[in-house]
Amino acid sequence: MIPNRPFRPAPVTARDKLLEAAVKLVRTNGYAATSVDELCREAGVTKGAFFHHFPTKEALGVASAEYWSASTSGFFAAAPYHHHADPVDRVLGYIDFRVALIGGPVEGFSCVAGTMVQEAFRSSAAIRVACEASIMGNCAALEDDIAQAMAQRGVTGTSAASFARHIQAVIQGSFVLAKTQEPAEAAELAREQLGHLRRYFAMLFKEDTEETMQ
Amino acid sequence: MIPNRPFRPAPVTARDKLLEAAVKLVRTNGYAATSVDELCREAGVTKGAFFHHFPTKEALGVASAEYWSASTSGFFAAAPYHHHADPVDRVLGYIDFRVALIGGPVEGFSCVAGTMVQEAFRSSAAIRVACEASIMGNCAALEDDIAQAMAQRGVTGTSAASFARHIQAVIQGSFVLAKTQEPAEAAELAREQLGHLRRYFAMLFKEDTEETMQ
DNA sequence: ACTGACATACCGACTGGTTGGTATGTCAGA
DNA sequence: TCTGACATACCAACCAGTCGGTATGTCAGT
Repeated sequence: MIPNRPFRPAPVTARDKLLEAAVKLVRTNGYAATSVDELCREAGVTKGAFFHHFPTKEALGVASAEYWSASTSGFFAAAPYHHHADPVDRVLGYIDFRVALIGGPVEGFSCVAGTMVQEAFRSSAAIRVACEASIMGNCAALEDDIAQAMAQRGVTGTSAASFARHIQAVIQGSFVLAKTQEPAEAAELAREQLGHLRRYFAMLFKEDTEETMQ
Repeated sequence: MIPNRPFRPAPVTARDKLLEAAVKLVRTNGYAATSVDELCREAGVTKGAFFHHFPTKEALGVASAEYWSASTSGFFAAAPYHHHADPVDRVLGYIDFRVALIGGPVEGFSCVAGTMVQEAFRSSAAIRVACEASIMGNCAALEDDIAQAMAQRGVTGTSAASFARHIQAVIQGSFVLAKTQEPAEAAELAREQLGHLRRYFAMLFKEDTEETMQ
């Protein structure tokens, strides 16, 4: 499961409690179906606190995408797959790390930005842009390793950025498919899909070296 | 663009008009953000007509997933890629056909079932199941061709069903990523992602034959 | 041919609850 | 005394869903 706030103390201010609540409720019920009252109840704060910190519900949506970005980017930056010497191992290590995070009900491993942008891409430009920044920011963190892997194995025909986006696309798609399943089977389906992603990259980067992995 | 009702006359009954409206509005604004009044306005029918044909809004959601399934499955069944002799060409032809359908704003090529299940997977079991049937039904239509392609090229290690699900996962994921973009760039991003999917299958099925495609 | 019972397909005013948002008040700490 | 961080009460708009009514058949019985 991807934690909401992996490297910070428990939320104390009303603002942080509301962001925590937003992540949980948006993942579970979506953005539109989550009311401000529900958010306040979940966070244990009053409506006055809500509108003290956020001018509108939309602003909370934007802030929660940014909050999600900050949480996850910190979490992935500290993950162990970065220590591999071979850039190919770092890329495959990222995928393996993502697979390891998948388990339990979908709302425990799905993506806030992906969920929110599906609903709000047309009705709120601010939320759309915040979700774009979150998802594409995640891509950017992979680009260097992919570029190095491509250079080392002589992979051409597309860009590192495009490959990075593909990783995100498969992850997001696996969440959508997982949501069609009953809770008990959701995680397995999502993991299966990342397996295909891994195979794609393994095939691309296995050219002139056989079992270089350490 | 994937048409809503490709092989049928223009809707005449209030029920069909409401299903048309549901497909359009759910694709654009999502399920929860689409009100019954809005649906009626878009369809040009009254609230009485709505609740005459559907007991609840949820029932319209379920019916629109089924309606979407019926429309798209008929549309794909009639597509020309089925005529290829080589099963590999049929699988790649399906992907190429999907790429050709992508263009214009996201709500013109995105998937109703994928959008709806993201929002309603936890709050409505009936909608979740209807969306599962729609998406997995699309997978089932591909399974035979994939199984034949696997047998012919000696691909092992996973099942035809799993490959079929991967096609759907990448398609759904490409829609999520496309929704993060401005309207002008959305289609290009989605096509790019299906390009990776095509490359994955081309690599898998290119083993012991070089340029068998006709 | 005509009737009356019944069915289908709608119409639109209405309701009770919920929505996002506001106005005003409180109160600890600087 | 003044500010930032809340709390409480409230509001108009909107929500899904209801209900009594109408228009238009259909069809068995006479």
